[in-house]
Amino acid sequence: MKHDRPKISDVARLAGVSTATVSRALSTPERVSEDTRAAVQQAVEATGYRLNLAARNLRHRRTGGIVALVPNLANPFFSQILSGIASVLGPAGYNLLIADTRTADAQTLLDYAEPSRADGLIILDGTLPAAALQGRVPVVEACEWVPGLPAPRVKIDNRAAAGLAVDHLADLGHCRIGHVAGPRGNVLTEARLSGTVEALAARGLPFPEDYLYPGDFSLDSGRTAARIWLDQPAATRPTAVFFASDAMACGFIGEVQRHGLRVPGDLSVVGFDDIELVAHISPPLTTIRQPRTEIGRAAAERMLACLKGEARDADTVLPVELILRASTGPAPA
Amino acid sequence: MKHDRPKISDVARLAGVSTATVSRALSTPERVSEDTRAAVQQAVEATGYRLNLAARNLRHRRTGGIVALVPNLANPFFSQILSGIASVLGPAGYNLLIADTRTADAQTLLDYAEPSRADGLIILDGTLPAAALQGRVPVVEACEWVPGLPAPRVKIDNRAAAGLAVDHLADLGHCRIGHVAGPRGNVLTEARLSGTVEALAARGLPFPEDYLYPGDFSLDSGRTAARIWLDQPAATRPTAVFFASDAMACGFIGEVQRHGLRVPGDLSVVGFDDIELVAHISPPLTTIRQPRTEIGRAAAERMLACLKGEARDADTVLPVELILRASTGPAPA
DNA sequence: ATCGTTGATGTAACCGATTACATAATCGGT
DNA sequence: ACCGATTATGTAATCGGTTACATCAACGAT
Repeated sequence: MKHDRPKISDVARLAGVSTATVSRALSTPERVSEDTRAAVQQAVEATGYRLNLAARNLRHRRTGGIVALVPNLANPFFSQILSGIASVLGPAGYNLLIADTRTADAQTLLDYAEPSRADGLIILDGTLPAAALQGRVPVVEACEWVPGLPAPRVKIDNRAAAGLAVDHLADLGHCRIGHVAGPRGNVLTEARLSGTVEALAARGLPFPEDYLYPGDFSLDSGRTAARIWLDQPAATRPTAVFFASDAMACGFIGEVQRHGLRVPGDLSVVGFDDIELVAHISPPLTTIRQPRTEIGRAAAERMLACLKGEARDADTVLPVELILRASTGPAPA
Repeated sequence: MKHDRPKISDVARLAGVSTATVSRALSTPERVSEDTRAAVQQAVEATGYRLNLAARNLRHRRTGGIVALVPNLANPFFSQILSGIASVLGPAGYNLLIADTRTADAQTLLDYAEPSRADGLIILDGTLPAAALQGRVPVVEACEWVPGLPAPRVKIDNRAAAGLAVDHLADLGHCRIGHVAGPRGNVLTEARLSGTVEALAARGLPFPEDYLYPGDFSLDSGRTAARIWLDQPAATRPTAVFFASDAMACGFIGEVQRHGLRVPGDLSVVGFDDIELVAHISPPLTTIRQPRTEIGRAAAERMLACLKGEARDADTVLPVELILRASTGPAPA
């Protein structure tokens, strides 16, 4: 009865060579003779030997893992980015470790930036403390970013994206256009809001304070915004609203429909993200598509480049697209 | 200029003790004298020493990581379970590694079951080959399960859940009840389908072949099912449909609404999962709620128990709940 | 005074690989 | 026949901790 896993020395003994030769036969086959290679190969199969990664990693001073820090793992928006990351990291021989920045305490997060924990860090949460992440392992930021942190970023042009949405609504004849923003302090919130403000100004459209509704990207905050909108006088409230997230747009639409109003008859809606489901709700949502899988992939690729030492500092900016569906229509007369 | 990370021997030298003592001071403080402990503590701070996990793990023959194998990381259903898993594993000192079983090839997946890769495996994909996962690291199955695999399972009573849905529709007076199933061969599909069949039989209701619509849990397959349903004669087709997933229910509803039919006026719909969004679509979806976060948590806890050697073999069955919303109503006269 | 305990610490083997360096064998060139 | 270059392989140090075992001092009991 054998219980111990065979180690490299077991293979070496059986093949009649040294451990060094076995190691070479496995990792740099071109450096051993044909005969030896075959003998080692056979011994490996006979013993059922499998490399111990912990040992190799210790010697190589690497871990073979990349950590992704996400603000909320349960959010489908992030899971699709993670999917993109995983699809690149796996084939490259890296493990993807995932940590939820909201369930982990500060010390734990700091530990993730340890070189003995992971070889790199992909940050999807712009609210992390920059200082804690400095000077440890390579960092790449995706989607969101930490203002003070000098790291390659993969993102979209949020300002321009907001412009697309606003222009579309203005083209439909809407003059009173509102915006439901994301959580305060979030870098995406700021970019989308200022993009909205600029686009409206460029069109000469007004943007009074009460056309800006607070939100936090969540469904519920969209519903809350709807209640505020419903309370505003119908003659002067926005006839179209641009949302910083699809989730908020859904919450909003659900609530106004429940009050008997029609989208886009009474109100046009543009979302942000193009999460899968919004193509299937009724009405199907006009929205800004972010290439989420692509963002994840690009972030992972930049991380691999960093690890190879090919650090370019420029940001990667991926294109967005306005997806026209049925939630937007001409301004009511 | 110091670039090398301090190691335990640096701390030992500074504190004037041996490395063994430093190690003990850090991991079993009660085994060293008060003075020594203080000296070591001070040396640790002075040098900025941080433990190298790879080294410790090598010695301990563990990795500190648990792998979750998910069929599709981009699916929000799974990400919420992962969130539950992460919330337990993190505080317990384990890393969560995630692998997408669809983007990874067979060999890679097999590697994940290596003890040098991870200490345990949480499986969320019932279509994996049982043989490959045998006799390596501890395994826990969550939600889905691999039929031949003897491992603790965390799941819900899918049969009973289907019964809840069917009973609800029957109670509303529906006599022609359809079912949109999941992908063929999936254990959940089978359980929900047979639960549906049983519940209908118990009520004495018919279930002809054309009341069973194929699906694969996806939005699109729900839409496809809707097209089939729309083509059936209105006089004999189901007046209510129970779906094996919320996503399919959404796809279905979107499509029939686009054809001018009303839910629940013309058709009642019950979903499965209670993903967050379905409470906000219109009409809000009546559905079976699965405690996803709880499932993840329970799976992680069972894994921790396994690792401690407290293996109980019984399955954990978590309760489901029928959430009544507005997508179901009385059968049309 | 002697001996067995107990507690604190040091020595060195160990986890399982990789790899710098040393050594031996082979070969072509003069 | 001799020498340098090249190729294949072995020896042993190394990655950075942990821990079995040995050592030693202090102490109470006989």
